[in-house]
Amino acid sequence: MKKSTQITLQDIAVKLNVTKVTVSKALRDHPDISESTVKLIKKTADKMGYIPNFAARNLSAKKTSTIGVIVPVIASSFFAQIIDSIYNCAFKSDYDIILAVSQEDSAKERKHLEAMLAMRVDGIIISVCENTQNLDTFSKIKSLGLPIVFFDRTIDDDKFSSVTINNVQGAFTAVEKIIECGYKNIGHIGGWQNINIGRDRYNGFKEALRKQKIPLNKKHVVFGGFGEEDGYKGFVELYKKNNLPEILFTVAFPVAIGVFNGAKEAGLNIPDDLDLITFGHSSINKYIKPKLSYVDLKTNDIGMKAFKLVMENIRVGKKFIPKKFKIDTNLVMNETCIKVAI
Amino acid sequence: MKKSTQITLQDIAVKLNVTKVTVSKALRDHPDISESTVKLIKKTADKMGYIPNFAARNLSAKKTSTIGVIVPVIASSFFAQIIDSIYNCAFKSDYDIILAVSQEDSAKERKHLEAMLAMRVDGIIISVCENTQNLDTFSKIKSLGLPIVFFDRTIDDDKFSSVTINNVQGAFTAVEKIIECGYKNIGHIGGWQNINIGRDRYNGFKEALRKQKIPLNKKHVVFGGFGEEDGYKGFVELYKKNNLPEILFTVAFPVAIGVFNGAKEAGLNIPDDLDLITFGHSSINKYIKPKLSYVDLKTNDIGMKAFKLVMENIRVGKKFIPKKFKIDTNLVMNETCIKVAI
DNA sequence: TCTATTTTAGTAACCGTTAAAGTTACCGAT
DNA sequence: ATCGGTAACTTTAACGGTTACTAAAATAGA
Repeated sequence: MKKSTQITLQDIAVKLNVTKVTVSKALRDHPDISESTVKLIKKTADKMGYIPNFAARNLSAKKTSTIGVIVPVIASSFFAQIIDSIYNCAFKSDYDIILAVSQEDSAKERKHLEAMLAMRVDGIIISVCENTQNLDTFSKIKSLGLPIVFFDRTIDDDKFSSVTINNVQGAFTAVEKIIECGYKNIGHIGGWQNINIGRDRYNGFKEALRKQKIPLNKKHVVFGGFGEEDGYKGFVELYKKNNLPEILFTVAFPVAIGVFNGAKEAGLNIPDDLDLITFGHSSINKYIKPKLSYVDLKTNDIGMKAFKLVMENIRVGKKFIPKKFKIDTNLVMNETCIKVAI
Repeated sequence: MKKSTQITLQDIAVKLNVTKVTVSKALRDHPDISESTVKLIKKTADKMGYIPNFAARNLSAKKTSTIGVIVPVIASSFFAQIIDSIYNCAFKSDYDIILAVSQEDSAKERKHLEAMLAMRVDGIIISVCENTQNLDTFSKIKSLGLPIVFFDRTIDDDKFSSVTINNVQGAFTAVEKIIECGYKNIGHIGGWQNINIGRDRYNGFKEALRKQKIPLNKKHVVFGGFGEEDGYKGFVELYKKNNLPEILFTVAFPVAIGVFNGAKEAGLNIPDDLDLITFGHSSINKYIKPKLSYVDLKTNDIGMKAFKLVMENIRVGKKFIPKKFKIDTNLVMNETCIKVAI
């Protein structure tokens, strides 16, 4: 004779001979209800196995206490760390996180964004995928007044808040270090120039060369994505055309790994035949010989800052003025790029 | 004079001088509505920037077309691949995925489960964390009749469906191979025995020894978690007590990496001073010298099967009989465990 | 003692959508 | 002319909560 549907406020109310409003208030510790009835209601709710219905709650309250988070890839220690820090912040603020992975596919990215809009999340934190070109969805979000914060990979628009690594500075210091070490012949395997991290890191690269009066040889520069395959392809392209420089600055850690593989296949020794320094890090680095020197990113700071920004935007509402934060990097020197200037 | 609230079915209805129900039906291609009005309604909905409200829809329809997925860790190629395959299946079936990461913390795991219950997901796919002991939440889910499927890391209960690797078989073949190669002195860095993968892989290990009449030396066996640190600790424990065997079979890839590190620090050479073979794989393996031999897992199959199972359970409803699937493994031999029997 | 306040609870309305059960108008068949 | 059937909508009620008001009882102030 059991009803198979779940327990509702009404069920509890009937049992205790009060109204569902009283139950609702009691469960939320609303001051309207006396301590004793609150206790009673909570106890019976628990005993009856009451589970709140978020759909109903959200519909009625017109907010969800939920933030949507979209990342392009999941098996990445960089994003994993950031997600962790966002989770932790959210937990403290009594917010839920809806996590989605776009798998570097802008169509999926858009699907996820739309789903989040339909879920009426209170805010969105996103790192866009490599090939995101169509910004309609983002404009739509903006015009809806839905708080959105970009991190790491952003789109180029002042209307949006973002938290990024200081890519220019990071690339600059790495390349300046390269030059300091005495390398003259410096190449770059860069990221797509339509996306900030690709562009900014390339800019930092160029700036360092310019400052140190080292000519930029475009033959030593190729562009692609941020994965291992991209690094591999980039290496092969340079290698086949006989355009390998003394040292390569790669746009991301996996790209360096791709180069590493390519070089190994080609029988080249790193760092002797080809040297390497990269942006970004992964735990893999511990197991690599030689251990790569790299530009280190403070992932915790990024996640925290991004979360704080959405929260602030939610609090302030429409009149919130978008902010852009840049998190500085550290250069970590290991076993590559260790030539001593003569 | 704009209303800042979002467009609803009602708004569209008013504009077109029909009822909201007509609009609702039209947008869902309900046969009640004529082709021409469907077209008109869809066009204006689009023009007005209508975004459906899932909360309202879910509440009214009493289902969410959403599956909750919980994994213990995120920066893992194993889970990433499985998540990808689940995503792909869900997409084809017009289902949404709510992804959550428990970070190997059973308290967070429970939080996520409760949130998913409150969201009224239509089903749950989960791989539990290392230290999940309290099964109350799972019993609750069971008694609610909410479809739940465990994968990889399951709890030990016939009432639940699961998709696992054939851990016993995988461990067995690996250890049998070890013995075939002529090793006699075989150790195991195992996973916690409260969790299936730890237990089953240990069982496969023991079974192979038994079958080949190799005595099990408990001094060579230690247990822990599934991370790098655990492998490191395990190694140190054996090393300090002078209990290192000829070869170690480790319960998971990261554990092997931990051993690898420990051995390196201790100045031991792998495979000469200590040999190694492991369960599971990661792309890191390409960069390790010597490349580890390992038991390979068909991640795609696991995700697909798990998704199919929830869907079936959803379709069949309460009278669904839990099923347990085991996916067989492949032994991949690389540069460890290569001794030739004398 | 009687009014003014505070406590505590109840009423009614609404959130946006869908399911189920009407309501027309028109059609062909009898 | 009557009837049943169907196409194309409309009406009415949920779904499970929350919020804004209202009302009654308890307490306090004078």
